[in-house]
Order: sequence, then C-alpha cells, then structure tokens
Amino acid sequence: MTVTTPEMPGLHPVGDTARHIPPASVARLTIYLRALNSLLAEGIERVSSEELADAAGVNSPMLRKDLSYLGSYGTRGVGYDVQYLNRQISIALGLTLDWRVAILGAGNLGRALAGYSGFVSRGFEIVAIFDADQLVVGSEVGYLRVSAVDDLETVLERTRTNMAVLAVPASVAQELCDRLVAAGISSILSFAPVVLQVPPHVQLRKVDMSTELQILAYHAQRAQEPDLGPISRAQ
Amino acid sequence: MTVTTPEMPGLHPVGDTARHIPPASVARLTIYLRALNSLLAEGIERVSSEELADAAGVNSPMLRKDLSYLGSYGTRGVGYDVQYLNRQISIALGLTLDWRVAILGAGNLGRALAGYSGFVSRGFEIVAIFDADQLVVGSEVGYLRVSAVDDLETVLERTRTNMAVLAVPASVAQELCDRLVAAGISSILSFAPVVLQVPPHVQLRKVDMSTELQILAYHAQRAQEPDLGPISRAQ
DNA sequence: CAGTGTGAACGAGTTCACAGCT
DNA sequence: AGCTGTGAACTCGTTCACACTG
Repeated sequence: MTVTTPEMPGLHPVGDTARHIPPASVARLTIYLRALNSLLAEGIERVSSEELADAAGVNSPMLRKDLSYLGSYGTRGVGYDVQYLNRQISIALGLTLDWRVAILGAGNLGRALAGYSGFVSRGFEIVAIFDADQLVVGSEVGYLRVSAVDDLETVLERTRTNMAVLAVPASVAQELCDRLVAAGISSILSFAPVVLQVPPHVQLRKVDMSTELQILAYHAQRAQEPDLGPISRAQ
Repeated sequence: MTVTTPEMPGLHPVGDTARHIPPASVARLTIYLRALNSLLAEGIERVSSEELADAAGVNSPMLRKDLSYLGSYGTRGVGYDVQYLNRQISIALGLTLDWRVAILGAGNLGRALAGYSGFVSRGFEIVAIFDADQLVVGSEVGYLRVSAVDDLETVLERTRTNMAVLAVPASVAQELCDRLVAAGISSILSFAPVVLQVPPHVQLRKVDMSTELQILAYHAQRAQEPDLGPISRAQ
C-alpha cells in the first residue's frame, strides 16, 4: 500500500508495521541484518545510520529510507540500538516465525546448503533432505538422514515443511517443483538452471550461478575494452 | 553516453553494438541465452518474441526492448533465428572471450561449483581450485587437483586466471579477496556471507543463499497473514 | 499481414535537502 | 548540536501503442 494520503504529519501510528516494503528494500534489509549481527558480535550496542550504511556497503540516506518503511526505530541525535533494530527488522521480515526447510538433492550443492550455518543462525531449521539415488538415501548429512524422493509428500507432511530448496539437476526440477506445489509448499528457492513455471500464489526465487558469472563477464569485457568511440566491435 | 538525441529515425548505424546495456537488461539476456539453448537442443530454429518471452518467463515487449539494446537481429514479420540470436547475445555479453576461472574453497560448495556443467557450457573454463586444508590439497576434484591457497598468486599467474569465485568461510573471505585483487583479478563472485570491500575498478558480485530464504520468508509471511489492508497484491 | 523495433508515457526506485526530535 | 525521518525532485526501468518492414 503506497500511502498516498499520509496521516497528519507528525502523527505516526505507533506499533504499526509498514505494509508493502519495496522488493529492493527487502533485499537490503537482509544485509543490514547481517551487518547488525556482526556489530553485535563485536559488542557494539549503538550505531548511526552512517556507520551501519558503511558496514552494509550502501549510503546513509538509502539506509534511512529503507528503515523508514518499517517505522521509526532510531533516536534522533543518537542513532540506533543494535539489538533492538536487529529484532525489529527480523520481525518485519517474518524471521521470527517458524520456518522449516526441506532440501531436495543431496549432491555437493545440497550438502553444502545443509551444512550452511547461515540458515540456522537466521531462524531457518532444515528438517529434511532428499535424494533420488538409492545409494545416497539413508546416509547421513549433518544430523539428518537422507530421505528417498519417493517419500517426498509423506516426509514433507510429517516434518511440517513450509519452504523448499531445489538443488537438483535441471532435468527433474520442474517435475519436483510441481510435486512441492501439489504438496502445499508455496515458498521455493531454486538453484536449478531452468525457468520454472509455478502458479501465481507460489513464491519462487532463483539463484543462478552461471548467470552471475555471465554478468561479470559483461562488465569485465567493457572494462578491458580501451575504446570509447561511437562505433566498435561489429559482428 | 545515454543517447538523448537519437540519430535520425530510421537511420540505424549498422554494425554498431549498443553501448551501456541497463543492468536489469543484462541479467535477463542471460536468461534468454539459456532459453535459446533449450530451443536449440529441441531443434527449433526460429522463434517469435512471444514464444521466446514465454520460455524465459517475461513478457514480449520487455524481451524486444532488451534485444533492441543490442541491435536489430530479428526479421519483421518472421521472428528471430535461434542460432544467430544466441551468438549475438553471447558476443554482446562478452562470452566469446577467454574466461579462466579459479575457485577458492574446495568444500562442498566449491566442489559443487567445480562440477557445475553450466559453467563450461557457457564458455567459462575452470582452471584452478584452492583450499587451505592440507588434507584436501592435492586431492582430485573433477579433472583438477586442489592447489594450496598458499600458492594462490603463483597458480593464478600460471593458469592465467581472470575471474575468481569465493566459496570460503566468511572469516577468511576479505583476506582472500584482497589477495585476489592484489594479484590483478578484477572480477570476483562471492558466496561468502559478508560484505566485502573492494576498490572501485573491481567487479564484485554476491550470491547469498540466506538472503534469498529471508526474502522468501518475508513474502510467505505476508501471504499467510489473514489481515487485509485496502490493497494487498504482493509482488 | 505478422511480428519487430522504438519513442513516449508511466511507475518504481534512489537521491537529496531539510524539517523535526532528543 | 546532532542525527533521524521523509517529502519532493530526479533517475532509471517497464509498459505500451504503433510505425515500419520483409
């Protein structure tokens, strides 16, 4: 909801969490969260927008704008309480809820994800990991035992999974994605290098490692081209 | 830079490759490339903007706009030649150059990346993989042998590496990043969950798996909230 | 005609300057 | 005095309609 008619200036509805945070802002809020955690680990209790912005790699007006979508959690003339701001951002992002994640695919990537401490430390619990290979099923990954992908629906239900990560080959990604959706999972993170089709109510995000390298290649190419003329590089 | 005064309408400088493709457009071009490769594999030789847009998960005006930054590579009334367009996008993105990639970290993630076929098939050659653990150094990953991170500079030079991927713990990421930069690497893709500081001439991209889950959590939370502001419509 | 290529309108995201608290 | 919070200007990205072409 874009507030086209703001409430009377100066009167701010306390306790109201902002609706509709712009996507770009949500992405940055997760970075602030990380920066705040680092500061907390260093024993720092208070920061100014300038300091936090530096730690997060953005400029301070942007940081303040982003935080303003959540509410007014700073103190003018002073700054922000690290712990308190951390908590408020967590609440706004929904990280205080109970997220139970299943990983599909117990290859190198799936195992890397299962062992990634960043998940657990941010409130995500990994409750299941699946594989299609019978030689892998039953083996241990961290403190989990690999389940057979044949038992997908049963295990998802038993573990009360509400998020899934696809770390499987492109060839089976759409099929498994469909089964996840049919099983009621509506938040999916995919590492498979294909465009997946999902119904509109399902949140699908994609991480694509080769896309990232390609974007780097584009910029590197431009950097190394010495030319600047209007015409270059044909064919 | 930005063409505010377009050349006379209808007169298009042939052979001129577009300068300054918007970042959002570059990201989508890599998706079109993937879609084109799929079509090629299916033996399809010609597509309309509508078909290609569907395959890539965008709408057709956007696809045409993106392609127009590169030049006019379609045929009006007909569509695009799959192979030719594939090649033109590859050239525009700099994928026809010689990209030699080193992976830092031979843990699960590093090994997953080393074995990822999507890299090689898009013109990236993985030329080295490093680890700090002496037990891992010397072991085989794919057709590569793990190098000691102590030999970083020597090996980077010998292999003529021009891109690096950081798949190491957060605690050593900045230090290794600095060494890469000092060794002349100016394109770095990081999977480490920290904000890295690099000089302005270095292209740094970040892939953050826990950020992605957090963004999912935000949307999922909003979807499951029964409340209704006057306007809902997520994303 | 069918489908591309693009100028122009529109809307989202970012920057900035400064008002308003503490 | 100092730093936050935010309207307003601005920039960038997306959508759209249609002129243009094979």
